[in-house]
Amino acid sequence: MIAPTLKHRKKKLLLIYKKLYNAFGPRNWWPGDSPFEVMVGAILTQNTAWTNVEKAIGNLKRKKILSVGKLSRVNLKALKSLIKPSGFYNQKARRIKTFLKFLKSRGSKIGNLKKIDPGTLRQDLLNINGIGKETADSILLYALEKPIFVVDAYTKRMCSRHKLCNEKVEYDTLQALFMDNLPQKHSLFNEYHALIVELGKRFCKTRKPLCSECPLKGI
DNA sequence: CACCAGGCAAGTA
DNA sequence: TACTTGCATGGT
Repeated sequence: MIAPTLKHRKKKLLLIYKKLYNAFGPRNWWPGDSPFEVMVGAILTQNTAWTNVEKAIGNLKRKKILSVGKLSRVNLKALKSLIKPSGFYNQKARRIKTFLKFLKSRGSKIGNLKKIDPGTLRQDLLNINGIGKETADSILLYALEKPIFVVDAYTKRMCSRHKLCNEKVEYDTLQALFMDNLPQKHSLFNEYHALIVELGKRFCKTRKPLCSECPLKGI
């Protein structure tokens, strides 16, 4: 049975947040020295563990080319080689190049993106080949600080295990569950998603389910 | 060795 | 709409 009433859903979502925050504390996610670094990281982390993304970002930083202008001038082959540790490097290198063209078409300034209505910008991002819903929303929330909730595999797993949705729930449906039942604050959405990731890494893996140490045990 | 990891797009029916 | 497949390295 899915959490039945509106009141029940709101309470449960807040309770989960409090439990996770008490267990893990503030996450300070997303790590990165600039919004642009966050955007690149959002593409690199597609279907990939963060530890592998860190190596790829580290390569770009070491070469001092983590900027729109510098990355645009790196040829595709060199870019592939630098981001290799993050996996899927052929398609990710192309996706980064495509994304760079989009940024340049908007003046290459993060401030320009912040001025666009979030709904319009989300659609613009989704129209870019290689940017899907999770990546678009990660950019909106973590790079541009828009109050958009990011859904990922861990979010689905946690919500279906705690009967907030079924296991085959669609992205938009699960996103609406959070956005319709929580205060519209980017800082809250940021912290909540980051806490879910922490929960997922520790307790929500497919191989190590339902650990007795899980802070959500029994709710 | 087998399987999993914070997706996405293109193709099929 | 609902499902399948390719993409690729690194960790357990």
